[in-house]
Amino acid sequence: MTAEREESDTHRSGCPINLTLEVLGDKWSLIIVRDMMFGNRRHFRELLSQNEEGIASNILADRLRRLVAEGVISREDDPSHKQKAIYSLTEKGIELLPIFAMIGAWGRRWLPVTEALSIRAQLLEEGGPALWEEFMDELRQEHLGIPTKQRPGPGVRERLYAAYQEVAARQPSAQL
Amino acid sequence: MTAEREESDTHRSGCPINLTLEVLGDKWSLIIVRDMMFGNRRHFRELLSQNEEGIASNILADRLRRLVAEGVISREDDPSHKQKAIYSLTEKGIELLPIFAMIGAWGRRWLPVTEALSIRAQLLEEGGPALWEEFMDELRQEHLGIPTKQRPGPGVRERLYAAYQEVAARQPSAQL
DNA sequence: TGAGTCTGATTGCAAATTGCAACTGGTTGC
DNA sequence: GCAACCAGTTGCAATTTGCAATCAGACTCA
Repeated sequence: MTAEREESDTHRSGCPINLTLEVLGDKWSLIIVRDMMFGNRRHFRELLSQNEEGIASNILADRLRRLVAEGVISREDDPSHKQKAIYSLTEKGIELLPIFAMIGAWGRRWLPVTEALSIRAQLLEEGGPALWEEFMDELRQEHLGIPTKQRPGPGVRERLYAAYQEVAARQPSAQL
Repeated sequence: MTAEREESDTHRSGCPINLTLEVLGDKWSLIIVRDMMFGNRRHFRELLSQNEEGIASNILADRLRRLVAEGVISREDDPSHKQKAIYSLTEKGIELLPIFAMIGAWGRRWLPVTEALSIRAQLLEEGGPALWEEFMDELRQEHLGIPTKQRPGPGVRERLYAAYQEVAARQPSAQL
């Protein structure tokens, strides 16, 4: 399994849509990035056991390896815990946010989503590019350590999560 | 192989991102929609033999079946040719355009795209939502037969194709 | 009428990927 | 010292993919 393939390798074509699908075109990669981005999961066990869709540990390990190789996320040791790994989004990964916003909007419109799990997508859609930028800045601070303009009040993820909690509380029977 | 699954079926979760991935999360489905949308391919043979990435006929047949079942495209008989099928985008399929625009922008920024094959993505990015709407109107007219506001001059797809041709002509060695 | 072509696929088969459950070797906190 | 926790690995069956060959029913032209 060759790890790095930076430029001209065996690509099906040089089309941006095709190349993106070669990196992210499967049923799990974007799920993992979603959990890191919106759920703030940074460790293997968090990603494994808190995942809504029930990802298997071998698939998770494989996808994390691939995403690191593709430069969408990075992996480093946790200084406080000798065999604990911390996964972080790279800038390349953070900039997937607009794609998530669009995918969320489409899914919300055309697929049988549950209300609780789609409230975040709705807020992201309504917030538009300005909100996306704010969230991406927040992610850059958390994942890349880049200090950005301080904004008052709770962060974007926090607000999204609060909205989710509110809806979920109203519908105790629904899936968490 | 059960065909229809409209509402509550065996979904991994009700998250809009997950549900979208369940429909489109593989390496070929979006490629086919892309060819229909930007390449104006409407028949099996066109999709098969003009495809840039070399899709196999069994995969194409399977994905067309799935996309029809999911309501992203529709299939009807060609009246002029008894065993010829015409595939059309549905409104659900047409509204994938903003996702393509975002994916194209991300791929262009982060992956080793070729200039000729990414010029369309660039124009779509620069044109913004106004251009997307114009293109979607054009697609509604072509695929759904919905008459829309007449606009003067060549259509969006035509303009995108012309730009591609111009770049490709400048670089005869590059992939078509 | 019959040969050749075009149509949307299907078939057979090897290789790769997925999903599931059990397990591993090491670390940490008590 | 020991239970709990950590990031994965391993083995295996089932499914999916990729590839090439093939198919049967229209159409085309002579």
